[in-house]
Amino acid sequence: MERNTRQRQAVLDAIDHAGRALAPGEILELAQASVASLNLSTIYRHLNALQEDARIHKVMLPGQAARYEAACADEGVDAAHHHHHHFHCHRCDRVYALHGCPGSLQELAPKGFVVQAHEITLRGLCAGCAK
Amino acid sequence: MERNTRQRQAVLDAIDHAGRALAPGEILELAQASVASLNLSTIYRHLNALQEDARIHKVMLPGQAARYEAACADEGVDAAHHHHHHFHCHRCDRVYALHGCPGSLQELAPKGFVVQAHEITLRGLCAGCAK
DNA sequence: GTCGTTGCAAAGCGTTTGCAGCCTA
DNA sequence: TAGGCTGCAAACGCTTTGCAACGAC
Repeated sequence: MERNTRQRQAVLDAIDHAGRALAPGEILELAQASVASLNLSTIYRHLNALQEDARIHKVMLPGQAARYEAACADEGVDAAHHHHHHFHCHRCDRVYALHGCPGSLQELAPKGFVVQAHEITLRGLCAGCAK
Repeated sequence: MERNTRQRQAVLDAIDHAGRALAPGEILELAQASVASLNLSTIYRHLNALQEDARIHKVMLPGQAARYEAACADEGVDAAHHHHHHFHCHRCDRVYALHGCPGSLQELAPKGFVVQAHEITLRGLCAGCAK
């Protein structure tokens, strides 16, 4: 059903080679290197499609516009998402994936509340900016 | 400098009596009970002003529009914010404040990264919706 | 009476959608 | 050649802003 167009490949390449979560605007800039006419609408359409195919993840951080990162290679279409969290550097404004997780955090919720998921965002300086 | 208008009081009352974080639209509905002509622009202007005075807190959750909650009474203008996290019920779409915190979470970050802050969002069902 | 505050309308930003033409399979 | 894909422009939801009338002090 989905055609392998230059645009789709350019979007996928940008995300796969970034190594961190990218904003749609960053993806546009990177992908326009291969397809100069590329349009933001097309980016968004592919981002939504690739997300449904579990090829990429949408990363939402508090107070920030959405970013997109490559899905792990060992992650099948039906597999549960690889659970991880993110670090936001407030100096370079980049977002990095973190590994590890403190657990369910059910104990933070009041009695009677059912915790089904959690998200953690760390903020500070990345290794490059901390120097 | 700041005048004590009916509009300002209506916004403050709505937030102070809510017991949870409210969206600007919810505040509008509640506050229009006392000032029927109240406008969303006015709400936003007061929200920003009250936030600067540390009377309220802006609550940002991933992928959600901003909500606002009352600041703790023991919190002075200059005092550090009372550190806490939030729970989002995906059934009633309400946001509740949580008490407690697992700690700095510095250990989740890669070597060289400096963690200065963190935010945790729990999702699931609140006590009312879990029944 | 002054000057901050209000309501309205318009604009801003990130994101989505309608549409006509384009291009892949 | 059919039907999905593309680019453009318009629309969307949330938030901010310009402006003239209003109202608290």
